Amino acid sequence: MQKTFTAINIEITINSGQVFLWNKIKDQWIGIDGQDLLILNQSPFSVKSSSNNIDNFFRADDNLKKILLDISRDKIVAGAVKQSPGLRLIRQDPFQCYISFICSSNSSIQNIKSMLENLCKKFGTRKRFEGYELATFPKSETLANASMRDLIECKLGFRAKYVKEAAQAVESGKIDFASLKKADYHTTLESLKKIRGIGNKVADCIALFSLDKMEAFPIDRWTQRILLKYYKKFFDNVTEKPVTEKKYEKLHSEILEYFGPYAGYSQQFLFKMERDLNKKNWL
DNA sequence: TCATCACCTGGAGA
DNA sequence: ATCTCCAGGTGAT
Repeated sequence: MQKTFTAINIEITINSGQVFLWNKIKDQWIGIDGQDLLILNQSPFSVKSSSNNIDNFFRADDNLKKILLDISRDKIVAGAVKQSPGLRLIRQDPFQCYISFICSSNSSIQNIKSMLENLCKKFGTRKRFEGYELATFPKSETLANASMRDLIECKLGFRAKYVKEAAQAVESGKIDFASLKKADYHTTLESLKKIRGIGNKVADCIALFSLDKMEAFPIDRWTQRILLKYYKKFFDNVTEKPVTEKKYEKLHSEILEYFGPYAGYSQQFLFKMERDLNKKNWL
């Protein structure tokens, strides 16, 4: 493998808020990506997949050099890139990503992780790989047919009904990830937002982390703080108050204009930077 | 169109 | 001990 840029930093990438179902055991990271189990080693660097995953988890097909150069036009982003050059965007299993971020609403990282682990335990398939045995993420069919009681037992709370409906939408073909991957950003966002439990922020996360939409720029509490703190002069209508539906769209188009077509990468570096600055815990 | 408010759950701080 | 508040938001009114 030709080394053209800074190597991937697994720890930083896993702990950047994109994924939840990961654990560090000894020196390696074990994770669940849909029906696939992954084992990552930092040095020597290796990625082992239980099912020969053809989708590239670390997006090696991206022209990283070009992207980092492009987003580094902005000085704050440039600093964030310099601080965590090994951070990468991840290409996740779309269904898992979709359910994960529906579960993320008004919750904390630890709590989200716990909900998703419960779902795997109750509805996933046990699989052995490299001496480990763990449950994969549930299939859409399983969650679509799950009883509310079982979902509630997974501590999903008010999200239980959204998860079931979302899984049913996949089963009925209302949501088709393969087509969404090919569709443009706007179409993808609109399709996702038809599902209850998915608003702008969650839709952007799903689009960015699993559907190859690099122009997605999820605006959550943290991103909003970042915009307020460092970019007030560029985005003057940002306040502490929640971003309303209409404002979100307007703000996003301004963001795209300012940060460029790889805004999703910018967001990831900025998000990581600010979370670390506030010493927030991850997985 | 916009502002409030409730919402499961668990952990932190008063 | 008990209460309050908040956590990577969203839907209903």
